[in-house]
This record gives sequence, structure tokens and C-alpha cells, in this order.
Amino acid sequence: MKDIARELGISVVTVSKVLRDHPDIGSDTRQRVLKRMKELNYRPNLAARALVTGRSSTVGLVVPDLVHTFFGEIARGLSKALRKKNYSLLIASSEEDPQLEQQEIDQLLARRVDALIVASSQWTIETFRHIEEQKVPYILIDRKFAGLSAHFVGVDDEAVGILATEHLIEIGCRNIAHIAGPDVSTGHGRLEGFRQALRQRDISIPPSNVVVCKHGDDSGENSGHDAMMRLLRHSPHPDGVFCYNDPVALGAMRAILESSLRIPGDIAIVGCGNIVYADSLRVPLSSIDQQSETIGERAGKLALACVESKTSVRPKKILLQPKLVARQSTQRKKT
Amino acid sequence: MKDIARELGISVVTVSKVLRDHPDIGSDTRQRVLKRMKELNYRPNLAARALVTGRSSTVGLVVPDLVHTFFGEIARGLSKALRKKNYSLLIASSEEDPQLEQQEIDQLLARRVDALIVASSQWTIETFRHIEEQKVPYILIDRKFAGLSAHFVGVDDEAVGILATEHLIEIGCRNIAHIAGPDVSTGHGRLEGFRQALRQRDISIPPSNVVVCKHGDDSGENSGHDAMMRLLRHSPHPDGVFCYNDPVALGAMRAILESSLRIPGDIAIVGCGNIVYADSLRVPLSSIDQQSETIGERAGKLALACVESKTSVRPKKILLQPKLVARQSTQRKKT
DNA sequence: ACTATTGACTGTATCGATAAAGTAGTCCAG
DNA sequence: CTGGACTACTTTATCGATACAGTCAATAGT
Repeated sequence: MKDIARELGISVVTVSKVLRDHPDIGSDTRQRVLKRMKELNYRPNLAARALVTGRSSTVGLVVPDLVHTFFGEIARGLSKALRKKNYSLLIASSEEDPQLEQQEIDQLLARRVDALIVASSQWTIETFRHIEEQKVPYILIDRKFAGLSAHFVGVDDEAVGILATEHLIEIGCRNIAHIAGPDVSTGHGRLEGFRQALRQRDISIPPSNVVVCKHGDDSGENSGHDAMMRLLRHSPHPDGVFCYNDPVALGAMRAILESSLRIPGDIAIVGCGNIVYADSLRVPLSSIDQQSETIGERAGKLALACVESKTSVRPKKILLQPKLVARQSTQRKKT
Repeated sequence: MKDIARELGISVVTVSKVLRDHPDIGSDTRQRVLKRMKELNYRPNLAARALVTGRSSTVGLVVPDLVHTFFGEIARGLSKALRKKNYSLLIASSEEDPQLEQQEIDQLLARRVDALIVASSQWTIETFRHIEEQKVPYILIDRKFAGLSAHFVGVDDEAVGILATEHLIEIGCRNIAHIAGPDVSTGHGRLEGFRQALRQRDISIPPSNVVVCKHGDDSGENSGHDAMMRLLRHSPHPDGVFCYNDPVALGAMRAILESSLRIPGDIAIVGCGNIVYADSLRVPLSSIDQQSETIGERAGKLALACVESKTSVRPKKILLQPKLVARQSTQRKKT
């Protein structure tokens, strides 16, 4: 590779400049160099470049669960955005474990990623102070943190709650329940939206109609099942349930069917996330679409923007609007 | 960081050695260095290390589709295996496009990944020759190539076909059909297994009972639907169908239900992949489990083994045994 | 007592690029 | 014909580590 320089009787710097389309190169020389590069199938060593430029052309993504299609879609959108600029994607999974997440983030920082995109399962904001110290721009997705003025891309969770709840009201449910998610922003927002929608329509429900299920994404199905069983213990049972997310909704539906109740006849269900398979389920699941792929794409663009601009970008919150996708699990005549 | 050396009045080399647990360091010095590292929150620059050692502690993974949970599970297993050794995972998605795959692989090679793990959607083996030239060890997963003596980790596809088909036979199906996958090793193997199982039981079927659907993972659902419609045109329609994979099976089931036929009453269905949601489907889907997470884990271990050993490892084929998971879509009394 | 061996370090070159500053020619204006 | 502005290169220093080959003192062996 310095071979190229030697062979053509020019300096390595000249070769390097050709590589980067630097202006001050004669078109004659440029052609010769390019030709030889092709022949030798030469690729620049990005580690060396990263060392001297201080930038790795790499973005890190940390998610709690690689298997949940929600994050798969985000990764796809992100990867699409990065590909255009020849950035690569380092992915790490935290398995919903804050400790592990911390560790993975450190690892990514040591690799000098140019930006970090995190769907955090953290409880504190300490980790993020840590990132800030390293001056690496980072973007939160899906879950945000109060008191942290950071970039954020995600869906408007309150709107999610409102949308879902109003839908249940519209199809005639009056004894509405909510299986709430874990104690993070998405959980809070959706619960808040739920409450707000009920207030607005002057519908009141017993406090026991809100149950919390601990594990959101990971083993959502099981905890959704448990939570629904708790709801069913009360009589009369709810006639409509808004579930924190789709895996939870799956569990809830299983609990309902096992109890010989019908969906949506006895109980209507709305989930959130609009998983790919929603259409093919035992009862096709009405769900709130979070535009996951768009989240990834926007986050990617934002990350690149942060990297390009020398000056640190003012924290930006991108709130995407959720959309209701009604399917059979809420298909019911109005009462 | 050379600051550390200066402050403590020792050479950078010594510091570097502490970093890597090199033996010839006094325990006294080691303690002092470690202490100072903690205080400064120092992290070595991995780009620099990669440059001089020629190893990046990074493994590349190329998959056709990030959203398909099959690959999500592989990524999880892989990530688990790599984490132990502090390797990181660069993921690229080829979106089922051979051209794009080629490009992404080049990108990963330029980044000097220590090993490459590929679930290829390639038609030719040219790309792999290319990788070999760079002397980067690579491991094929899921899909293999005839005439390429490379490492491979995946399920025994013939066994998959046999397992699925015998199951259909056992529950009483006689007019069995197969919706075959694309023209890659997984498709061939499963078809071959299908044929073999039928031969062994002396069951013969009309050639029209094997239909091919082009897109496997990507838009499997739609092409599965199309394929099933083609099967239904013949009379009598098949009484059992083995589908290339689960997305295809979902499409097929939709086609069947739309035609007012029952599953498994009129037609039994077996898929392959055992997707996470198989249990919650309209008709819970019997499927062949491919042990995807194990695939990822084994591939990861193998990759690390290749990297560690200086001498190139003899190509290894790891064939995992598939397992049948019977659910409602094949629950039927024997005839 | 004198060479060997070991332990704990240090010095220097190098990995493969890029940044910044310098050096020739060339070309034209005044 | 002289000096500034270009163009097309080249030189040198550097990024942050690691590899390799010493150095030097202390202990050990015979």
C-alpha cells in the first residue's frame, strides 16, 4: 500500500489523498492510483485512520433484547441510515440487565464509537453522565429519563395511552383496565395517557384495574399472563384491557382464553408495538404502532448530524406520533 | 495516559504491560498503576491497539434480515459467547440482497474484523474466495455452499425435512405437500429430507405437490400465501403441508383459513424455525426447532477458536440436530 | 568468587494512516 | 521581470498503543 506509492513513484500522502478525494491531485495521477488500487484490491486500514482522525465511523447501539422484533426493526432503520454514510453498527445487548448495560456501554466507549444510541434499562442517570464525560454524543431511544437533557427519539407515550384507551371506549368498553409496564418512562407515559383518556370521558375505574407487570420485554408473555390472572380475580372482570406492550398482551390473551372467556366478546385487548406477527395470532391483536423502523432511522440521522457538527448540538426530542392498528381483538359492535 | 507513566515516573511500556496482565511487573508497581487508572477512568484506545497488534477484538455478523427472530436469537447467542472474551459484535444486514451483502462484507473486512460470520444470501462462492484472500477466518451459518470447504454451523436440514414429514405421516396425512424454499442449501436439504421420508414410507405424491416460493425470510408471509393458493387449486387438496419456514407457514395458514378450510382438520401444517410467537398464533404452529441461539453460540466459540489458534483450523462442520415441537396445527387423531 | 539466571523495567521502532506545513514549478498581472 | 496565486506534490510529525531487544541489579549455582 505504501507499495502503491513506491511503484508509482509518488508519496504515500498523495495516495492517501486520492483515497479521500482530496482536491489537490492531478487527474492523471488520480487515475493511475485508482487503477492500481483496484488491481491490488486495496482497502485502507480503518483502525489506522481511526487512530489519527480520532473518529471510527462507527455507531454503537445498545438494546435490552435482540430478539424482540421491536428492536430488530429499530436496528434495521438505523443500519439503513448509517449505510449511506459508510458507518458501521456495533450492537450490544444488555439483556435487560442494568449492570451488563453499563459494562457494554463502557466497552463501546473504549472502542471510540462516534455516537451511542441506547434503549436503556437503567434506573439511574449516572451512566449517562459517564458518557458525557467522554464527550461522545448519545441518543436515547424508546425510553427517556427525566432530568436528563439528552437527545431522544421515540414515540409519544402519552399519546399511545390515549389512543389505546379511547379506542376501547369507542367500541363500548366501560370497565377498562391497564396492565402497566415497568417503572420507566414508557410505562409512566402510557399509564398517564390511560388515566387522561378516562378522565376526559368521565369514566372512573376502581384502582384495582391497574396492575403492574415487572418484566416488559424480556419475559413479557409470562408476566402478562400473571397480571391478567390478577385482573380476572375481581368481579366483574374488565371488559377491555390496554396492555403495556404486545408480548404482555399475548400473555394476557392466553390467560383470558384459558379462563374460557372470549376475545373480544368478553374482553377486548389492545397492545402496543404492532409486532410483525400481530395479524397471525390466535386473535389478531389490535395494537399501537410505534414506527420502530422510523425511530431507528431518525436516531441514525440525528447521530450522524451530531458527529458531523463540531459544536455540540442542542438536545433534540423527536416525538413520533403513534397510530392505532385495529384488528379483531377489538372488533365489536358499539353497545 | 502517558500521563500516568510520567506521574508515576515509569515508562509507558510498563503501564501497557499492567494493562495486559503481563507477568514481569512488580506487584507494587502494578497496584499503583491500577489505582491511578481507576482514578482517571482510563480506557485504552482500542484503535491504537488494533493497529499494532493487527487484531481488532471484533467479530462481524452478516444476516439477511434483522427483524426475523431467527437471526435475533443467533445474534443473542453469539453476543453471549463473545462477551466473555471482551469481543464486540459488528452487525450488518444484507436485506436478502447479494449485492448489498458483498458490499457489507467488504466494509467489515476493511474494519479488520478478526472473524466473519455470515448467513449468506449469495448465489456464488466468489465472495468467499475474496474473504479467504484477506486471510480472515469466516464461518457460514444456516446456509452452506457446496464446493466450499468452510466452517459451518447450522441445523441438519435433511433431518429437518425428515422429521417434519414423518410427523405428518404419523398423524395420518397421505397427500403431503411441501412449500419449498429458495434455491439455497437450506431449501435443498429440507426438500431432500421431505422426499426421503416419503420414499421410506412408500408414499408417492404428484409432482405438483411441491411448490417453490421465492422469498424465504424477507416477505415469507406473502410468498407462503401465494404458494399455498397454488396448492389449493389442485383437487383433492393436500391434507398436510411442510413449509420451508415459519413465516411461509404463516402465509400458508392464512391462505387455508381464507379458503374456509380448517387447520389441522382439513390440512395439517408444519413449519420450521419455531418462532417465539408460535404458541400464540391463530392456530398454534407445529414447527421444527433449529436451536438458533445455540447456532450463534457455537459459531461464536468456533470463531474465537479460529482467531486464537495461529495455524488455520481445519474446516469444521457443526450440524445441530433439529427437534420437533408439536402444537395444534398438527394435532389430529390417527386415521 | 565468578558466571548464569531471573525479575523488573526501559528504549526504540513500528503499525498504517492523516494533518499541517513546506517546496517547486507555472502562469499571469502590473 | 518580479511577486503573488495556483497547482501538484512531498516532508515531517503524530495518533496511542505494542513488540522486541536490551539493561541492570539481585539472587543462585558450583
